[in-house]
Formats: sequence, C-alpha cells, structure tokens
Amino acid sequence: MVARRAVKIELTRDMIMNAARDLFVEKGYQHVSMRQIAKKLNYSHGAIYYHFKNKAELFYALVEKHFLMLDQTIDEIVNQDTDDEEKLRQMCLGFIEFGLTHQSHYEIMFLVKEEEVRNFMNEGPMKTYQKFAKQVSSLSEKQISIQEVWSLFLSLHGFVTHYIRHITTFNEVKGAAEFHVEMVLKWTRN
Amino acid sequence: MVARRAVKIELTRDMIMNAARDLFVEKGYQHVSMRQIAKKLNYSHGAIYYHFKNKAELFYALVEKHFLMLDQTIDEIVNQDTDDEEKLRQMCLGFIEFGLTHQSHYEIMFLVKEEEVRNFMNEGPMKTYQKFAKQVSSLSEKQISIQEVWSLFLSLHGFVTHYIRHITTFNEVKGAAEFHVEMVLKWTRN
DNA sequence: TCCATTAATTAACCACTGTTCAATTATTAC
DNA sequence: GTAATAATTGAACAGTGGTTAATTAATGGA
Repeated sequence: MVARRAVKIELTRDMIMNAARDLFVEKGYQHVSMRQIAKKLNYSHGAIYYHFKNKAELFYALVEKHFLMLDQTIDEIVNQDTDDEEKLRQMCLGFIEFGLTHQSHYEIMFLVKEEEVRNFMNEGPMKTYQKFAKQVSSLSEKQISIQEVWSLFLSLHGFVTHYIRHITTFNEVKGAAEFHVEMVLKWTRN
Repeated sequence: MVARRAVKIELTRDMIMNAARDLFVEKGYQHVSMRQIAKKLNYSHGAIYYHFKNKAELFYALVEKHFLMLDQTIDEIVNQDTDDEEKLRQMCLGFIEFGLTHQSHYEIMFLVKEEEVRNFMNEGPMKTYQKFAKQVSSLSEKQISIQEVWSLFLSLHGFVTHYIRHITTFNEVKGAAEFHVEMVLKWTRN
C-alpha cells in the first residue's frame, strides 16, 4: 500500500523517455510494453499514463527529440569554415556517423514501420530530409536533380541500415564509410 | 458441428503458405496471427497445427522458399539473352523487386537484429550476396573492386529498406527504382 | 492545521495471442 | 458395413497488452 516513494526522485517525462528509448531500440516498438518501461524505472505502469497519454504519444515524443538532434548536426557542418566539397563530404559522413552513433535514434527516425506511430509524424523526416537535400544541392559542383539527391540519400541510408544490424561503432567502419561516401559523391561532380 | 468439408479441397501446406505469405507481406510477421491465416482459408486455426508445428516453422518454411526464389531470380537474369549491361540492370531491379514484394522475408534476411532469429539462417544472406557480387563483378564493363560492389549493394539495400517502411508495392516505385539503378550502374562504367 | 492538488499504485477490463487437445467427422482399406 | 486412420473443429489454457478508474500518499499554500 505504499504509494508515492518518499526519498526517490519523482518520475519525469525525461526519465521515461530515456528508459523507453533503450527498450525500443533493443526490441522494437511492438515488443516493448508499458509495463516493461515501468519496470525498468521501478515504477508502476500506470504512472506512465500520468505523463504520456498513451504508448504512441510517448514514442512520438522520442522521435521529435531525435530529429532536432540531427537537424543541429547538419547545421553545424554547414557552418564549418571549409570549402563546399569538404562540406559535402562532412555532411554525408556526418549523417552516417549520426546514424551509427545514435543507433537508437536513427532506428526510431528512419526504420520504424508501425503505422500507429507513423501517423503521428509525417512532417518530421521530410523536413530534415529537405534540409539535407537543399544543402547537398547547393554545395554540389554540378547541377544536381532532385532525384539524384534522393538516390544519394538512399545510398547513405543503406550503409547505416546495414551496419546498424551488427552492433558496430562508427569508428569500426569509418574507412568503409569514407569509401562509400566517396563513391556517392561522384554523382555530384562533373 | 460440421467438420471436414465434403466438397472442399483438403487443406495443404502449400495453401497455408500462400495465405500466410500474403498476410506476412501485408502486415509483417508480428501482426499476423494463426487465426487470421486460418480465417483467410476458411478453416479453423487448429487445422494449421496439423500441417506446421508452429508459427515460426511456417514462417521459416516461407523464408527458405523465398531465398531459393531470389537465387533463381538471379540465375534467370544471368541466363537471359541480352547484353551484359542489361543483365546488370535487371539484376539490380530484380533485387529491389524481390525486396519489396517479399517485404517480411527481406526483413528477416537483411534487417532483423535479434541474434536468436539470425542464428539458424546466417549462411543464407551471405551465399546469396556472394552470388550477386560475383555476377556484378563479371558483368561490369570496367574492372570493379570488391568495395565498389559492396557500395552498390548497400545502395540498393537502402532503396529497399526505405520503401519497405511505407507499405509500398514495387509497381508504385518502379520509376524511382529504375532511376536509382541507373545512378548506381554509373559506377560500373568507364 | 486543513485541504486541494499532484503523483503514484493497484486492480480490473477487454481484446488479443500461440498452442494444445479431446471430440468429431470424413475417408479409406478391408 | 465396419474398423482404422486422417483431417478438422472449437473450447480451453495461460499469457500479454494497452488502458482506465478508484484509491492512497506526499506536498505546499492559506
């Protein structure tokens, strides 16, 4: 009958989101229950519903957060003091590094299939991609079509997706990443 | 109280596998229940257990079957009576088509993270990739390195992976696929 | 001090799931 | 026609899940 822990810090949205992120990454949206998240935090599952309307909303909050991070990464690279070709290279490598460093975030952003969740978030990925595309387009040596940028993006996506499967750090595949980026960037040159 | 339909054809492994395939493609492994499969066939769910030990065995029977199909697809394309460049194009498109047509199987073959699932089918993807790589290498106009083939494969993989997220049929993205393949094949030319 | 508010617990509800199994029926072999 | 066998049914079991609601405890201000 002991409710409300005395000494313990109160449950916060952030605490829930952190625990949930780890579990979602480890098992995927469908295989994570509210009860599991609560257990990880040593709280009851009901408590989560005090902070989030339901499972989908909790998940969506995570996705939004991670998109902001990627947005910032892109901004930082664009504002670097280097020439355009190097910026392009850094953008592509930066994208891969982000994906492999924040595997959890990447999965949530680009790999989750569940309709229930995707209904919530349709603009998110698109806005981030548009930022990416705009930069690639303006940094490219030659005039590059929308379709070409899309192919470029998908190719980077393929790299990340594959290496995410084996729990690899970015450093372990840095060489391969650089090679892949170099291949892809051929499309941006005359 | 009427068991065993009089007129109806008897339930077979093949019938079950066909119904299951459709559902798995439509909804993914997790979201398909034995009851749904049975319903689609107008049989009771118990009947399936007479033909398959359990859901996993039914699924793996399908996966195996479709690995064979991918292998055959590659073979057929290679044995076509066209020039090498066209064969290459067909190989790449064939791979994408396969991925988008058998989404659930593609996921297991190339996207599933759980070791538990991957353990009993580790040679599968590798053998198929090696066949693919060997053919790309020998059909390529210019001498192409192992790394270059790998980049090519990852780029196709990225295409499939992305469109698998949205429940898209191959036909809906055929144009995009052809463009993507054209981009990727630039790497094989001088 | 009292009391409204906030935060957390727990039980309960309902809709599922994979799987097993006794009972039932249809088919076949004799 | 009968007995043996094969195929099918549907109930039952044991879980799991998301979600809600009643309830309890801590907190801070009047």
